[in-house]
Amino acid sequence: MAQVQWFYFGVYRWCLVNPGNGMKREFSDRDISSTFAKGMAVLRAFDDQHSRLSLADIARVTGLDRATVRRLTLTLVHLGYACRDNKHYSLSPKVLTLAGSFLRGHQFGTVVQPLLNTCAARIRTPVSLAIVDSGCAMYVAQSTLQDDDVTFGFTVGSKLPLLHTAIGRALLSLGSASWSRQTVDTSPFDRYTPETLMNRRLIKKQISVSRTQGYAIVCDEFEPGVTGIAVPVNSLGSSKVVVGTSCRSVDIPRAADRRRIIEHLSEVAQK
Amino acid sequence: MAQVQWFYFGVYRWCLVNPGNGMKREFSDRDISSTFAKGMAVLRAFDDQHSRLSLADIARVTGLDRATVRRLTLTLVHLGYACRDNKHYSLSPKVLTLAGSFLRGHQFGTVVQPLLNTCAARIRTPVSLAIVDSGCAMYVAQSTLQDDDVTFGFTVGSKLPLLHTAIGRALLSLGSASWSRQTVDTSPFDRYTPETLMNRRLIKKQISVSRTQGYAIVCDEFEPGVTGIAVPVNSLGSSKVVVGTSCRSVDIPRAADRRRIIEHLSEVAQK
DNA sequence: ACCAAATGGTCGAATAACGCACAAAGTGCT
DNA sequence: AGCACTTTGTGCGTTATTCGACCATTTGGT
Repeated sequence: MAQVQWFYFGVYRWCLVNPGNGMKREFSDRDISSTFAKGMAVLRAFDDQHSRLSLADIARVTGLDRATVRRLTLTLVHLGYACRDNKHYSLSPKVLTLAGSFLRGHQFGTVVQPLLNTCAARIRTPVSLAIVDSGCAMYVAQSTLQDDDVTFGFTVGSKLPLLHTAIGRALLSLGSASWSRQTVDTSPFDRYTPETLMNRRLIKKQISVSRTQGYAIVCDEFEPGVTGIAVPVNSLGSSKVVVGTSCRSVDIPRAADRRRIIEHLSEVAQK
Repeated sequence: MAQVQWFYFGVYRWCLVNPGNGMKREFSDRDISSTFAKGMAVLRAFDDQHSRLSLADIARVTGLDRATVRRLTLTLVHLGYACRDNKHYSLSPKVLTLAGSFLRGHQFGTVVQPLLNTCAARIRTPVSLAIVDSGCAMYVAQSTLQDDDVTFGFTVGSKLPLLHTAIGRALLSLGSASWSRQTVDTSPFDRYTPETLMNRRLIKKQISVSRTQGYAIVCDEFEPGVTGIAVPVNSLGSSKVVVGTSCRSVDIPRAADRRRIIEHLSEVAQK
């Protein structure tokens, strides 16, 4: 009777219900504007590697019809979120306004940033604040060390794997045990370095260790020669938040060095 | 279409571009998707002051139909860009991914940020990189001074007026003379401080001075006791870009101090 | 130069979304 | 409680968008 049609769109699963008799499903098609969802998919088609795309590229990445992609992309240009040069399109700086609204609305600029800055000055390494976003750890705020020549190239909005970074494991240790277990079991990952833990059971073990000791530390598993340390922030409402840092493993050979960093991070985490 | 609106936030004055109600007949073009444009208007309804909005709030701000706002907002929640608690909606951190794509795609994290950082360390004040976006100067990247207790509360995506800040006047001096003139003549502004230049002719004069001398300096016109200095970046493609800093006026009493800052900023501006 | 494949743009029929009107459920005031 | 008012949610006719098909043009390979 009621025709139910499942299809995939992006990472989400959608359910279309042909209204036989007002069968209101949880994913009711009347409450969702697929046009807008497609438009957002076009926006997300631009990522780090693909900052200049043609219409055909966007259509291929998003899996949408080419004519639709054309309309949506031209709309983005019209609104100023994208710019066009001949056949290629790229994001315009206007997209930053969206992020800026979020950051200032949650008072990251006035409250969080100074905390990160002072902490970074004390421990002499960059400090970042991250949350979970769709299976990855995402940087929300970051304090860079000024006189450091090297930058890791991460900015606000950057994503890291959950399983093999200190920030990621600290986030996993914050969540419920079932979510943590399921994430570890289902997330795909690569061998980033020779040290990368490839055994999911061992990863879960490490996470539970992090949970009890109150911090996570990961050496060389994601980038060779780099050690990450992260501490959960408990006071920030419902969402899982951690602060973390990363530095050259050779710079913190002794346990005392690591302990000092952990203490400073914990201080920030108390807010 | 895009009307500019000014409001207070703390002691600072901010400019926000109202997403606008004027998108009724302007977007009847067959190459523009008004649904998507409305969805983006909903996204922009969330700003610094209004980070938690009800459906009726969004409808009022955007000027869209309530039923439409409801569908679009639920779509945003579904896609993960917004979260809902009972009757209120707010942006979720996922919006940062959009900005992150832009920043990393243009290599701000790896190239620009370190330059700003080293420069900020030398002149001991925060350095920012800004562009023009819809009648305002917008911060694109920023280096904060770590051991400084005070933060001005500006983040990436923050906006400043063009007419009465050093960054803004440097941007105006970069553009064509006709655009600059027109912007000065049509932009609304307030008397921010007793020193604020209220005469548009004098502002144009100041801009032309900046154009010839290669930098802009504005004392106390936007915030009392604060002096801003900005230098154009000429090498960055088509868009107008400047780097600038601001500090307490009493900290740089002598011309030699200002000259030193200008020299360091110019060094960064050369890339 | 040629052809094959891919791309940008256009048009009409099918269909999804909008805006209006209205119902239901709060919310505040006397 | 009663009333006025605001806000959220729903159905339906009208409007606007999508999808697929079709050209014109460009791109790439031999």
